[in-house]
This record gives sequence, structure tokens and C-alpha cells, in this order.
Amino acid sequence: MYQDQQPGDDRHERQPTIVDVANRAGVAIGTVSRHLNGQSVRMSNRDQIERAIAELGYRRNSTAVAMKTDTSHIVGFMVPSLGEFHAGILEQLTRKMRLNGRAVLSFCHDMKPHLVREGLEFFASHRVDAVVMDGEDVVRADLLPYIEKGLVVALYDNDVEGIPVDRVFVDNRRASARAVDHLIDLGHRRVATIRGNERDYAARERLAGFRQACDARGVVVPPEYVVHGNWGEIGGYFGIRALMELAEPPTAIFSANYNMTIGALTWAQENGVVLPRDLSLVSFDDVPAFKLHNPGITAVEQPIERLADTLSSVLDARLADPAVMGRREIKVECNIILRGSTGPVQQ
Amino acid sequence: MYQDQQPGDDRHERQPTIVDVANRAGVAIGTVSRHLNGQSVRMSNRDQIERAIAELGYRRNSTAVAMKTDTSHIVGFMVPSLGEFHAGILEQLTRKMRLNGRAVLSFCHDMKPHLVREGLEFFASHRVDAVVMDGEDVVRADLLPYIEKGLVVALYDNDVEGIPVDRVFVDNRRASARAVDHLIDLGHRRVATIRGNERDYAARERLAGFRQACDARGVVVPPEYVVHGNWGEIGGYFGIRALMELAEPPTAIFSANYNMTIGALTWAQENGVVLPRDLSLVSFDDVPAFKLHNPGITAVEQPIERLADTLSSVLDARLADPAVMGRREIKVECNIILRGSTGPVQQ
DNA sequence: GTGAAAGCGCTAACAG
DNA sequence: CTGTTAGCGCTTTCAC
Repeated sequence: MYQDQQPGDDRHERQPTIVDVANRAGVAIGTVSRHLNGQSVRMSNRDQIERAIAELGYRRNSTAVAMKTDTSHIVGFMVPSLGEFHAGILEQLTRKMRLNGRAVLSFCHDMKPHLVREGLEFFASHRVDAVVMDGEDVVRADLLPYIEKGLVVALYDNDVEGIPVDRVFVDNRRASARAVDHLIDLGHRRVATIRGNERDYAARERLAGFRQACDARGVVVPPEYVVHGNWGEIGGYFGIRALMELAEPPTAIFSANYNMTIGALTWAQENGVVLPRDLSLVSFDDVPAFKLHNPGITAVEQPIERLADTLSSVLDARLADPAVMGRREIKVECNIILRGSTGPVQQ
Repeated sequence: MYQDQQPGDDRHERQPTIVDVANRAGVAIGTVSRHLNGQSVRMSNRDQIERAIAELGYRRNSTAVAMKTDTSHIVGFMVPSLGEFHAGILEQLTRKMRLNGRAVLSFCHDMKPHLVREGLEFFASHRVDAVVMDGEDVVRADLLPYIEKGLVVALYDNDVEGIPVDRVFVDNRRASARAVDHLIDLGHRRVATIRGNERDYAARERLAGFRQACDARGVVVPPEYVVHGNWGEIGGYFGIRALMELAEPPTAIFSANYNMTIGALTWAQENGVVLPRDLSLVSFDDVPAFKLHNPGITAVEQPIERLADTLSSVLDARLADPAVMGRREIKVECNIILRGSTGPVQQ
């Protein structure tokens, strides 16, 4: 049934182990292990070991290490999907983690509860050192038991309240307020927003920022100036339409994310609304397409690299000593990139 | 120095193991293991085991399994960076792999040889089932030893010739030829290209497609109509400039990737070149920004989902039986998305 | 079917 | 410093 095990067979010939190295170097495996882990070893032995390793082509079996030490040097990354923002975070996270010898295992849950469970289960059973995730609402119920079992998790982008984890967010509220301030500075008084899904923390914060800026400057916002875009492109498309078909349409719009902005732009283009003459538009999230667009889109830029940096240092600290410090919540600031889509109010 | 180990301490209380389950269920660990692996077990035992698992909150330790079986159910994914294309592949790959209980571990090598070595080393030592990677030229030298040691790898996007691995590409040549055909159909005779880095297989193929289409239609391509864009945005920017400042500038350009197209578009915008009146432009790679651009950019769409699908079935087959089948090279077709950036030649 | 037992490759005591 | 040894949690013989 099975092929004969010819010597020199194409199948894996057993990889050399620490035992082989020890034998060849004429020392005990303990010594090899110590050397491998950077502890000091008599110099002559060190050379012997190095030599044996090179000759054998020995490569440490990290699964064995993981099993023994209960740390895998892998961190899990769980997101709904890998659009520009999350992909950017993943890329930077990968870079940062690599400095501590860790790699990132990714999982997309597509907003489906059974998939978040499956992913969490995978992570936990593979003993990832930690998991970083977008705090979608769908994860709340499932997350808690893992955390109680000792899983280290860090949330970003979105919050799930009431669970004891570290958090790294952008200062959604402040950045939104500043973006809206910019609109008001330009003389706009009829300013509207296309908002994200209300069950998301980020959406609530961005809306709060919008309101805060308007209130502070005495700009009143009629209820019909707040439309739901539900984070998506079509939401943006119909959102702007609802706004522009009002008897008294806004002269400026704050769109709470990239996708909705794309939708809004599409509608504007189709309907001959020219920016910034007929309408000023500012978007949360900056993406390459906005720079290229004519006119360029004024946008709130999330500092992806800093987010990933922060995430990774929070995790490093937490992993170095899981118990010592209280839960942290860090907010990082955004930049506002001024481009041509916003201009003085006309009239 | 250390905290007292209070019972109920916040630190990990030892997770239940298969032994605990066996004890609680009153069977031997072998029986539990068999049940866990889907082999048949006496029904009464099955129930006992299930029960014990539930009560204990037992979770299989995949690192132990990995060590024992020498398969981790993890596949490595190595790319230079996570731009739109690679991120898309990763996302789909994640989805596909999940169906077979695998997850994807990613690593960005930033085109630095020492990082590709580090990544490969990480993958190998963690005993990934396979690695899928963009066949960048930088990996060639390092890859071979791993393959000889039995590492399963699949290449996509770009080739590294002369190594025994599976390959999944887009039909770069054919797709390019079709895109250029479209230009010629529109009456263009002065057609130029901004090409990618010549050490890359994809760049060579796309150029070959360009040439092939021109030759077939009797369109002669003067040497100065082939400019090097080196895959990047600035390459595209200066590439189009070189072309348009020619005494006899082209009336149509085929840009060999997304980044160079962005650069070209930027220059065109800055210099009052309006598409498609003054110039027709077709790009390899389709990205969201192209749909939004005014006019929309005619582009070759790489079928990301199909690529990932194919990659994952090739790997499934290979992993099911590493020896049985010869190396495979699969080419998948692209779609050409016609938009407003290409039009009949003017004059 | 099942239980007992032998490891997988490694780390971390432990005694020297 | 070093060698020896006891496991980590699991799969997989091997008898029964």
C-alpha cells in the first residue's frame, strides 16, 4: 500500500533535531538548548554546536518550543474583511511584530458570528500569544469567555465596551470635530453628515464630534441633516441624494468613512454636482483615490503606522507581564488633509 | 519576588488537557483522542467524553497536535508588502483556507533579502503546511534549500524559474495583448507602453503581450515608445512625461500596472492632458480608484478571487499527496473593463 | 473497540 | 557551566 521507503526518497527525510546536534557536537542536549536560547556556553562547545547546526542544516522546531513554553510567537489578527484600512494595519503590524520575532495570523470573520467563534477557537487552540481585533459588535458575546481563560486581546478601530482588554483608537470625536470646524471656518452654516452604523462606537464618536463642532459654533443641525449611510458605498450614494434633494440642501457634508464618500462622490458626479462650487465635502479616512480625484478630497487621515506601532507596544508590554498593569486605552490623533473638495460657501 | 500563587489567581489556571477529559469521562486518553479525530467510539463513551469536554471547557492544544503530527494547519503567505492586490489575495486565501481548517500567517519582506530569509525561517520552523508567495526575484536564492528540505510552496503573480513548485498566474501576455488590441481597434497606430521592472516575469510577459498585439496588427513600435516605469508611481509620472514630450507623442498608452497608472494620471492632470481626447490610456490592474476617476480608466482586471481559489485548490491537492502529481502551472484569464479613458483616435 | 505505553522535539529543573 | 531527566499534550502503535 505504501511506497517503499527508499533512502533518498523524495518524502521528508526526518529533519535533524536537537539530539542530532548534541550528538554531533559531543555535548548534551541541555547545552544545545541553552545555547539556542542565548545563554552562555563554554566557547569551545559553542563552536562545536554552531558547526553541527550548520553541517546538519538543523532548524529549531518551533511547534515543540510552543508546546513546551506555551507561547507560539504568533499573534492572531481578526477583522471582518481586509479593505484598505485593515490591510494597512495588518501590514504595519506584521512589520512591528517581526521585530520581536512574532508573526501575524489573520482571519476574516465576514461579520458572521459563527466565523468569529471559529477564528477565536483557532487562535486559542493554536495558543497565539495575543489577538488584535477590530472590536465589532458581533464579537462581544464570544470574546468574554476567552478573555476569562486568559487570552490576551487588544482592540482597535471599534470598541466593545465592558470587557477587560487594552484598546487603541483614533480620536474619532476630536478629528471629526476638527474636520467640521474646517467647514464652518469656510463659512458653511448648512452642514450635514452621512453617518456610520449606529451600533458602532466609531460611528457614534464621529457623529458626536460633528455635533460638538456645530454646537460650539452655534450652527444648528436639523434632524434631516443627519442621514444614515451604514458605512457602505450605497449608503453614501443614497445618503447624499437624500440630502441634496432636501428643500434646503446643505452646502457642506461630513462623510464618516471612505466607502460612503465613494458612494457620495459617485452620485455627485452623476448629477452634475461640482465640488467645491456646489458642495463642500470632507471625508473620514484618507485613501489613495482621494488624492487622485479631481478635485482632491479633503479627508481625515488615520495614522495607520502609529496605530500599529501603538498596538504593538501595548501588546509587548502586556505580554511581558500580563498582570502588572491596568487596562489601557490609548487615543491617537489624526491629521486632516486639506484638498480641493472643500471651499468657501458660495453666495 | 514572585507573587504568591493564590488559588483563583488571575494568571492562567492550567487549561484542561485530554487527560482531564479522559479521567472525567472514565475512559483512556487514547479513546478521547480517537473520538476527537472523528474515529468511531462506543456510543456511551462518546457521550461521556462530550460531556466531560463541555463541563471542563476543554480545548484541544493545536501546538501539541502540530508537534506530534508535523502539520500545523497554517500556511505561510509572503509578499513584499500588502497593497491592494496582495491584500485581496490574502483575504480570499484566508476565506478559502478556512474551509479546510487552515489559517494564513503573513509576512512582508519589503524586498529585503534578509527579511525573506527570516520569514522563510519562521515559516519553516513553525512547520507551516505550505507557503504561498509572490515569486519575487529576491527570493530565488533562499527558496531552493527549503524546497529541497520538503517545504511545499506555491508561487503566484510572478515567477521564479527553475524551481520545482506549483504556480498560479494570470495570463499576463494574453490579457495585455487584448488590452492593446482594444487600442488598435479604436484606430490608434501610435501606441506606447510604460513597462514594469524587467527582472520580473510579469513585466516581461505584459510587454510581450503588448508587442505581440502590435506585431499582429502591423503597428510598428519605435523604441522610444517603450519606457521604463519600474512599477512605481513616480515611474509612471516620468514615463508619461517622456512619452508626451516626444516630437511625435503616442495617441495611446498601455500602462503595465496600477501604480504607474496613478503616476501617469497625475501628470496628465497637471499638464492639461484630457482623456480620452488627447490620449487614450489603458491600465493593467483594476482598482476602485479607476472606477471613480473621471473619466473611468479602462483596465485589465485580475480575477483575485479565482486566483485565490486556484491557489488553494492546488495546495489542497498537493498537501493531500505531496508526491503524486507533477508540478502544475495554471494560468487564469483576466477581464478587460472598458471605461471612458480609451476612445477613438482623434484627427 | 479499548487501555497502556512509547514517543514527537524541546525546555527547565536538578545535581554535579 | 554541564549532563541527566522529567515532562509539555497529544497521536499512534500494540496487545487485548
